[in-house]
Amino acid sequence: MIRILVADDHPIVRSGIVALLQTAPDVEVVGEASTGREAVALALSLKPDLVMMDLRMPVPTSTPNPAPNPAASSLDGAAATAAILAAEPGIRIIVLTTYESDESILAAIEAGASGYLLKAAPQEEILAGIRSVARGEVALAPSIAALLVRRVARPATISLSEREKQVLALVAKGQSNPTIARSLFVSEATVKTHLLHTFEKLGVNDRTRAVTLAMELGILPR
Amino acid sequence: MIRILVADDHPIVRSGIVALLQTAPDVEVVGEASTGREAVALALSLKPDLVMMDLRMPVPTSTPNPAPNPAASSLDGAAATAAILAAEPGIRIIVLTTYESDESILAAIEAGASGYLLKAAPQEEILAGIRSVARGEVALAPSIAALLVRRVARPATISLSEREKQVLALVAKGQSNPTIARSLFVSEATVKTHLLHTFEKLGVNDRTRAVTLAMELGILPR
DNA sequence: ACCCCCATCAACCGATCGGTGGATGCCGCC
DNA sequence: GGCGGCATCCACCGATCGGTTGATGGGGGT
Repeated sequence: MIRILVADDHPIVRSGIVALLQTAPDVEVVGEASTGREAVALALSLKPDLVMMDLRMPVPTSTPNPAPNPAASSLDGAAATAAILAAEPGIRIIVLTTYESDESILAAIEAGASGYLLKAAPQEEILAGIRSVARGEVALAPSIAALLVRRVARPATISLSEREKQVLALVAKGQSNPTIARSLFVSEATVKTHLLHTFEKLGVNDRTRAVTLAMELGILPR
Repeated sequence: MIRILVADDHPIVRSGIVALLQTAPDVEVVGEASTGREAVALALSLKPDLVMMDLRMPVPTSTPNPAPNPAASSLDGAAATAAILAAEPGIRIIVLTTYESDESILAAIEAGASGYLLKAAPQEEILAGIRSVARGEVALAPSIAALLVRRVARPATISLSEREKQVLALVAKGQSNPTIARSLFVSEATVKTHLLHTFEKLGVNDRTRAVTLAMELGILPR
């Protein structure tokens, strides 16, 4: 019997997952959570074999600062994954997500999740993934596998300096180099230098693509 | 007895909706569809009182050409809404969506849907919305109401032509005007004209801001 | 010492961009 | 007919951008 905790902020999705799990005779739903924090609390008290974790549970949107402290007031799926595994490394976590291009999938991988499935997957595939993970294997939806391959193929982690990010954010607002220079009390040559360094790091040749790629990579907020 | 057809491409979400509806004694689920086209076909054959319509059902992504013909091989939720209402104006359609800032919500409004609810809403609120729409009223989730207010407060609807959107999408990929011109088999002057018109419509002065604003407005995919 | 990263700055140049003035033709609507 | 929207195109011009060459100085690590 696989004992499962279901964590998803959408009541409809949560009951859809629960309904699916109740069709499997070897699966028992021991609890439901609607926030990352609740998921952590229930995982630690119920000690399920497995948690189905939605990655996109709400986090305060006021600032892009992640809360590295798991005891913070709100946790997304990846942070909840890390918190659960820190306290109970025996629990296995399956990440269930809508998108295969979400930066937070990579965060969940780094946090140690064992399964990565898409909500759009057929129900038999989800159940097969659950059994696989319960046996100690890793379950990976094909499109998520493709995402990992693409990410591994990009060898270096891209990291912009604070000044580079500042300049790029102003570019995203439509400001010209001279205007940015005036805003930051530096010369236009300095702005251009920061941008050229940014282009190198991102592997692009123009400001517009630098902005859109930085947004895709989560370097700039969307 | 309210007879309902449920249209959603995610099996989990669909069964979650069906499970919710089966808790209501005055509701009968008469069918389930997983694509826009299937939703249209079932709506026309089953003649439900109401369709729960997911807006984000897959459409082919191979070309930016929209298929204006509802009989085309694939339909998103808004197009399916229009097709159903064209043939059966008596059917009421509730749009169920994840996001409140989705451009396709506005398309569904224009297509004549009667209800707009969020998947994240509590289940009682979704049932209340269903009953309201079945009585002939309009059901509107508060955040979608806020979206409409914001959209109405911006006097002119921003609408780019297909060609303008094509050009802007290539700009977002970092392509220069000469490169875009070659890609689209037009002159550079044509590309510049499309861009200038786009800047006017969006109220911006440069390509980069045009791209980021178009993304914020849902005109370009993020 | 060296190396790397970061921030700052300059001059020069060609390419590109945005703006401004036009223009044509097609389609749909009144 | 007129009007508006759309797609296409031109020439010209100044501003901006991206690239290329440098340069300085500070801080941290080995």
